[in-house]
Amino acid sequence: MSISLQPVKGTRDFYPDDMRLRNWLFDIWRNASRRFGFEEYDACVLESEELYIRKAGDEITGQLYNFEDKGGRRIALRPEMTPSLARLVLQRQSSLTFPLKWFSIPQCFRYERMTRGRRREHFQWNADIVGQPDQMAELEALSLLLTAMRMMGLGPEHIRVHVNDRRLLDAILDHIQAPRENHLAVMVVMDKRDKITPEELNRLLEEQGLSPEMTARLNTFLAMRSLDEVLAELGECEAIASLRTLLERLEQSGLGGYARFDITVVRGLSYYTGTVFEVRDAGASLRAICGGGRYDSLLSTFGGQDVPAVGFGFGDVVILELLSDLGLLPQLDRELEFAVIPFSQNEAPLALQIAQGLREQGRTVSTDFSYRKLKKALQRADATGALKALLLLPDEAAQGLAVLRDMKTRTEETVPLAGIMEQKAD
RNA sequence: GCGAACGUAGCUCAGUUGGCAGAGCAAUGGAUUGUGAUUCCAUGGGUCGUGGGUUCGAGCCCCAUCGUUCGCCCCA
Repeated sequence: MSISLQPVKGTRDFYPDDMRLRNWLFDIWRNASRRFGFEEYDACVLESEELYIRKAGDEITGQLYNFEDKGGRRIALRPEMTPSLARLVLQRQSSLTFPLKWFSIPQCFRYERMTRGRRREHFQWNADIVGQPDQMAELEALSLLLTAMRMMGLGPEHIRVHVNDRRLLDAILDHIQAPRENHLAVMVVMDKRDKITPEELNRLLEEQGLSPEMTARLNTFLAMRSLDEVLAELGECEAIASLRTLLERLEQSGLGGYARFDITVVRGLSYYTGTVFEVRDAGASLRAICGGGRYDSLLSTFGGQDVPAVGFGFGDVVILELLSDLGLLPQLDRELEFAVIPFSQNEAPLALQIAQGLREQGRTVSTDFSYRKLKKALQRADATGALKALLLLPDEAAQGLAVLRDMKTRTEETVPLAGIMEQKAD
């Protein structure tokens, strides 16, 4: 009888080598977040199923990892973090001091078919500013994620932030006199623009009550590449002014090179109410790396009062694929200060004692009690990334001495055991 | 859900028309009995994803199933 050793379909194992890379990414996310004054929070990966069903209707149930627990409760593994954030905020809405600047790195699950850059499980950096109606919230969110991008070595030549505004799309749809109650459905169709044929697109738009003339005018708008073009056709409006100042202020922050207006950015989620953005690789070979925007009415859908909010989600899968494609993954070696190597069992108690002493000094120390030939022991020590090897050899030990070998320079010195605790690795 | 390709040692992969299960790297031991980059030798390691079928004989052909990858579809 044998069991499958493979991870559950769509999930990953993280061996130590993989874990170093994951921690490198998480460290960047955490450090960038802290630099911007964001506080970390978390919640359990298990949530009530209703949290997601209430949000988007029953349709999403098919993509939930869900089950009934022994108490008959409907439970789901969280597919995204925002509903949990909303729950946490609503729970203490009256005692929290707004605006909140919170971040988290949750593992999220979706039961769905896998494609490049999408698995059934991933980690997704979430950063949200809750309770800040001013556009400065958007600017902080964008600056935060671009700072993280920079920390990964990604410049404007690698990635772009495509910025749009739901209010602009509404204004355009009003302008062409599309039925107001169909705006959301039309936006969903527009989101598919690149994936279907023009004929198909026109047919879907017609289903949403757009005449051929209206569709033609919409397509004219969607082909526009600059705000000025839109302004000339649509006239001044709140969304254009907002986008203009957003781009100007990014420019002033030195981040303008990353950002551009992109009228085709819609985002699938229905709760966005203003600015929307996506980060894509410059070669456009991968799916969106990161996406977000303003969602001022989400909390009210959970039964609270409206609270202005801006946030983004940034998954670990696509970004690591991009960094790999660009050759920007860091070389991460194991790190260890001392490898303590007793020659035989006779020196083992001494090794244990010395290792413990060094560890109490805060040093990282690995012991090798395999008593292999020194050749093998040193090879092993090198593989662990040890900076120094402390060889406990019979003759020296008898005189209260040990051999301290520098693994980089391959030089060694004989040191008294009594002074070992003062040794530094570098 | 649809289509295609793939699944053989820890890893990367060969395996001819159906005829003894292979290589490189890694591991372990030795050459070198107390010192890591080179070299040489040896050793261990396989349900050939799984289950059926055809056949004297299947890693190879057929069916099913699971998994992986890619492209659609769908969706963040």
